[in-house]
Amino acid sequence: MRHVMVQIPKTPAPASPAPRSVPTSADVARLAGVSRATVSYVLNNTSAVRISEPTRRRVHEAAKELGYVPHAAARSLRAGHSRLVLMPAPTIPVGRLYGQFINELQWALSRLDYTVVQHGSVGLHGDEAARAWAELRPVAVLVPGAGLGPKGVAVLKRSGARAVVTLGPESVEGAHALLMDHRAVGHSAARHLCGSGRRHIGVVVPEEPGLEAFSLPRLEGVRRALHGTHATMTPLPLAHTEEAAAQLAARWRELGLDAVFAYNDEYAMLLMRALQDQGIDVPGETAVIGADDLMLGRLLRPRLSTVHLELPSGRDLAELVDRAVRDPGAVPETHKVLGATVVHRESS
Amino acid sequence: MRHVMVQIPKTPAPASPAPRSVPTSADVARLAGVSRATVSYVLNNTSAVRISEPTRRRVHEAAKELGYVPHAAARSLRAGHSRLVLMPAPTIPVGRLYGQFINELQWALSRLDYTVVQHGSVGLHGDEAARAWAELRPVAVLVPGAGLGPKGVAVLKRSGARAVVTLGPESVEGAHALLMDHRAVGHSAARHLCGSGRRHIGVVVPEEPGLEAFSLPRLEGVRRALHGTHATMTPLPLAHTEEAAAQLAARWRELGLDAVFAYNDEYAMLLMRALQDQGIDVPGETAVIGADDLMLGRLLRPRLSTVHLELPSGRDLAELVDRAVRDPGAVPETHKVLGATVVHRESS
DNA sequence: TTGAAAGCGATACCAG
DNA sequence: CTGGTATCGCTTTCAA
Repeated sequence: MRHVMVQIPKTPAPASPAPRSVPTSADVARLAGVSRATVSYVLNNTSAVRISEPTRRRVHEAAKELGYVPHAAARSLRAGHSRLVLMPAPTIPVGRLYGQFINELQWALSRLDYTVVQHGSVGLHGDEAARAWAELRPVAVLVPGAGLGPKGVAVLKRSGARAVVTLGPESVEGAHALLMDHRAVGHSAARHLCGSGRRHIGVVVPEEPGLEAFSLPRLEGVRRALHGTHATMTPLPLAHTEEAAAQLAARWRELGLDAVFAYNDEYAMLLMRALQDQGIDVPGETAVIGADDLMLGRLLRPRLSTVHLELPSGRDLAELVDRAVRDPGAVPETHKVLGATVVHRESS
Repeated sequence: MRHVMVQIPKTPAPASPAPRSVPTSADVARLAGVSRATVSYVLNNTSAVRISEPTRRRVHEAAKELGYVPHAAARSLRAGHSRLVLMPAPTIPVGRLYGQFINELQWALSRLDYTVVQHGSVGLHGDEAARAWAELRPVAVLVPGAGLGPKGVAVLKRSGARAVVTLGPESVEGAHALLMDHRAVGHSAARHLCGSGRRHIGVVVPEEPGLEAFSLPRLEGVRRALHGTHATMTPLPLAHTEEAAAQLAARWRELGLDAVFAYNDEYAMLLMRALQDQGIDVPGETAVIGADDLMLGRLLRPRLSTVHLELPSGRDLAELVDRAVRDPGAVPETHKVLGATVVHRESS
């Protein structure tokens, strides 16, 4: 359904004031009756030079009067570096957990005097995106997920990035890595299900694109947990719609499964609902476990078992970035950062 | 991140692998045996000048060999303007709907050759943030929510922003406005409840900070819808926890309500669950309606009635931005963009 | 204590 | 067709 933007008629506005050109430090200097150098000294509190108090005041007043705002591009062009930390903007709907992590990270980095921007790289893939990021000459780049190759890392470093950090399934040559091994999620879930006697485990794999980076490793984790046991694993592709869930539930009994690990709590809820509507008892006939430990899981009946994830603290990551920026020559660090803990409730 | 980290001792001055300096267009010119001007012409496909094919090839090869990436800051410093569209990064967990909107917007803007960045402005309030944004000299700024005053708009415009667009409850002097009047949400919900004979309506107001910008207008919308009727309205502060919901449900009958509008579907679910656990029949004894039309509402029993919101299309907004950038002198446009439609299911 | 001037990287004008 | 060169806004020596 298309939505029309309704324009509201406005009373004729006062003729906008002549678009004065943007004030520069030279304008400030002129107004204050000093040189541009002095302006720079004053506004940056340069400690190497001492400026008389009256002069400082005049400069500050002139700056305020003109509404002067320094030009970041000119500044970093001159300085030869920026304090810009860049990360790609998430392209998939981002959960509460990850959103909170990003926020914490931004806060911690700004405490360290970095400017954080999320670059809207849509349609740009991998190393192609790296070029776009490199144009901004960020001092550090943080890349969640896979998609950035060694080549992309090289582009970024060659263009002056002093730290490249990946948050993903595996480490990339030349970059620091925060390993988030989602196999651990599937592994925990499968061990839990096995441990409570389940032998035929379905694994919901979302059909929505963009989620493979998480869903496939989670699936692989189940496979590994089951390796060497007599339990079986059945991948279950599922779109995030009621219809798809109903269809899957309709043929549930032919599948011969006694448990299902559902990628995350949302898919788990979708499927559990469909199963219940089919008259399939949860957890009696089929156990269900999700992941991400959303609030909603606690509200379902039966309460949904889940795998609780633990991300690194934004503060720690900020410190890693800062350390890497200060010592770009150091050997890239690699940390395992994804905690996965089963929260056993009623559905399994 | 309390895992063991591998790090080299930092005492020796980082005789790091010769940190070659970042290649510039001059390096490309040198390698290709041409002037910097020619490099610029070739790499930007300048149509005003015609460069011989062999020269073009040599330049491209040199650029590729050096891994040359143009310096955005230098470019826009010289050009006097950028193609940067800036928006603050959301500080509250952002819903699917809004996330999708942002994505669409970024895509549409990049089709129009803009670079979109979300600026991590944490702790910066209002006009203070505007200064930080202005340092990047964006060609356009998009600000969701309230918080940007006329003063902030002025700072941005004075620093060269050719378009400032707010998405919020009311328009701001000097800026284009996409009015999202959340009162319409509460209004629709209340009219629906009234229309089906309910007379004592509770309104859930989240206690979580940062949501007032939405929750208060929604509440106000209910008040207005009820004005002149004999129905009553009772605000119900509620934290997003099971305990809080249980406590509210425990004293439900003293409240004497026969309906509740729950800010959004998540709070609605939380409360509905608690009501049901108290043995209160929904919708028999109390009708429940949420907002945002989340998938989860369809999975509840009874299915949750909701207010479906419709945001403007990202494409439309992108076009508004582009129009405003091309004609900065134009009178700021004001559009009403929030569609609110009741989706009547089983809980009301 | 302040000012003059050299550049950072890229572009566009104007000669050659 | 191609090459010098001035310029964008700012910082930072070096002189005065």
